[in-house]
Amino acid sequence: MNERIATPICGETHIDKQHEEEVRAHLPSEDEAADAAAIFTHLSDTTRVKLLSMLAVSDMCVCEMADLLGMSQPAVSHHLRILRQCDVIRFRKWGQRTVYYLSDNEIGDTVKRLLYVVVNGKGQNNG
Amino acid sequence: MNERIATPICGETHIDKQHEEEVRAHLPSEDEAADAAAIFTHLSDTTRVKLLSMLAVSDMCVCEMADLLGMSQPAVSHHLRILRQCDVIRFRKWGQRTVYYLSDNEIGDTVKRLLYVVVNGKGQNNG
DNA sequence: CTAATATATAAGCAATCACTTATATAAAGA
DNA sequence: TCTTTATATAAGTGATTGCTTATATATTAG
Repeated sequence: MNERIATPICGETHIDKQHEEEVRAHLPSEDEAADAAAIFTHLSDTTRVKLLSMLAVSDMCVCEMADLLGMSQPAVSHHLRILRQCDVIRFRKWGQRTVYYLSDNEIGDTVKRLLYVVVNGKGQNNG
Repeated sequence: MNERIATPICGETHIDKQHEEEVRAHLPSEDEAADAAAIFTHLSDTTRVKLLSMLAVSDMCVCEMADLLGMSQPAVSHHLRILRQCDVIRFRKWGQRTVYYLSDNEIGDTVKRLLYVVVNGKGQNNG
C-alpha cells in the first residue's frame, strides 16, 4: 500500500501537478475498475455473503443451504447461478444432488480473502 | 483462514452432522452478513472504485475528480454522497471547494485493503 | 449589489436486482 | 410405468441504482 498525499491536487495553497500525475498513474483503467467492481458486486448481497461463508467451510448441496438459511430453493439457486456464472463457485453432480464448492482458482481465493477481511477480520490490522 | 471441508454436509456417503455444526458455527449472523454486504456494495461500482483509488493516493476536490474521470459533477457528487453516508470518506471545506479524503478509521482502512487485494493485488498470493 | 464558480440536491427514467410463484428437467424409487 | 425428490429456469413484481437535467446553496470576485 502507498502513502496517501494529504494535500489535494488543486493545492490548498497552489495547484500541484505532481500530485495529479501520481493520481493518474494509480488510477485503474476502465477494465480494471469494472473487473474489481464486478467482484465486489458478487459479494454485495447478504445472502451471497452467507452462502460463500458456508462454502468456505464445507462443500454443500442446494437443499442444505436453503434449509440452513431458511430460504426458498429458487432464491438460493438464483444466487448460486450468479456466483457460478463468474466462476466464484463450481458444482459436481451427486445423484439428484448438486454439490457446490468454492472454485480453487484466483477468483475463489480472492473472494475468500475479501470475506476474511470483512467478515472475520474485523478489528484486526493484519490479514 | 480455515481449511475447507471437501465433503458436503449431506455426505456423499452419509449425512455428516459434524460438518453441519462447523458450518453453522462459521455462518455470519444476519447483521454481520448485512454489514459485510454493505461494504461490498459501496465498492461494487466502477466509478466508486476509481474514486476510492484516487482518494487512496491523494485528497481531491470534486471538480478535480469529475475532470479526471471525464464525468459530470452531479454524477460524481452522487457517488461521493454514497461513500460519505457510510463514513468511507470525509470532507473539509476550502473556500468554494470541498476536499474529500479517505476516512482514517476502520472502514477506510478496510476499504483500502479490499481495493488493494482486488485492484493492485492481482496474481499475488500475499497482501 | 451582481456574476461566476463549486457543490449539493431533487426529480425523473431506464436498467438492474432479489425474490416470488409456477413450471420444467432429471434422477431415483416403487 | 408413475411418484417423489432435487434442482433449474422462466415470468412477473416491487425496490433500488446510476445517471441525467434542472435547480438550490454557498462562497468568492467584481
